[in-house]
Amino acid sequence: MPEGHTLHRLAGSLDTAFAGTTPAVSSPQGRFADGAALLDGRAFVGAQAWGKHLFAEFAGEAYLHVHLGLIGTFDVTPLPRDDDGGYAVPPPVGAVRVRLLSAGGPPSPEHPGGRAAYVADLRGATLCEVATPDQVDDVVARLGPDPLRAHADPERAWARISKSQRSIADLLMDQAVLAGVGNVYRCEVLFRHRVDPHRPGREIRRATWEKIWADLRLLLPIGVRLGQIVTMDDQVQEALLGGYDPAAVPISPTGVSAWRPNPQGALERRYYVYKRQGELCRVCGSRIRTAQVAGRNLYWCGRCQRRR
DNA sequence: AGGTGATGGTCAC
DNA sequence: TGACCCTCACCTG
Repeated sequence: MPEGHTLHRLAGSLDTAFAGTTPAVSSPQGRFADGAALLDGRAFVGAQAWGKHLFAEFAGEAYLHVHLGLIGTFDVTPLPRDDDGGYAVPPPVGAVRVRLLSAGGPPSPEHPGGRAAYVADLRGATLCEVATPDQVDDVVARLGPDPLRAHADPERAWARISKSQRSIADLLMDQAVLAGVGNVYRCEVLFRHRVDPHRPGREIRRATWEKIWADLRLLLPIGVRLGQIVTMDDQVQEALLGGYDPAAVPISPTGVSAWRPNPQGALERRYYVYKRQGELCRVCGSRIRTAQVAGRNLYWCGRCQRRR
């Protein structure tokens, strides 16, 4: 389920599991054998996400650079201890491109109860490479502002949007314009502001863009916190009431989203328009429409999001 | 057993 | 704009 929230949550999970440890790095599937050998035996410094890109830093300025693409997953799992304090390492299931494995550790000031052992398995990623700091900088330089990063500048996106003849739906998915938004968030945020997805960027009012940006700064952190895309107002309220303080947006000064486990469990998967073609709009009752735009499915309500 | 789609992106034409 | 890459759950028969 990789839109930006997934990657920021993942960065936090990897930090929780591995920061300060020296995980064993391997490639059970074999396709990343060389990269794994390069990273194995190095201390894990920390992970960060920029848009949909994940960078995990290892000692010696070596970065594991991952892009999950459409179908990739990176599962981080604590390994339960048995009565003797040992643990069983599960055999890799399926095509595991990269496996990180930490041994856990005894009680320490940072981990008073002792640290768990963790395993993290990467599958299906569209990109997995070892990168230098310069290469990381190059990738980041090509990305638009990421609403999940503390110092993201929405003006950079507006400068592109306000001059473009391309549709706002197209622009919101362009990672060079705005980093981290994918098909679900784009469809949903356009509905939330009743914007016709086909409207050219240059016809979008500045105030409308400011509302969209502010909304993404609300919705994406909720997605990080819950590990789930939540866009419907009642569920947003539920997330906020569930101990989630919008004033304490989980964005650290460095931009890495703080990670805490979902305290409530998954919410019902429910959207305004995404994948609801032919069903009735929850607001006006007309049928939700869909169209292929640049190879991706777009969903919208033709009445609520009529051009004005 | 085989086919399909999926919250993504790149490259060639 | 289309071909292709990545993996796997879910569908069809």
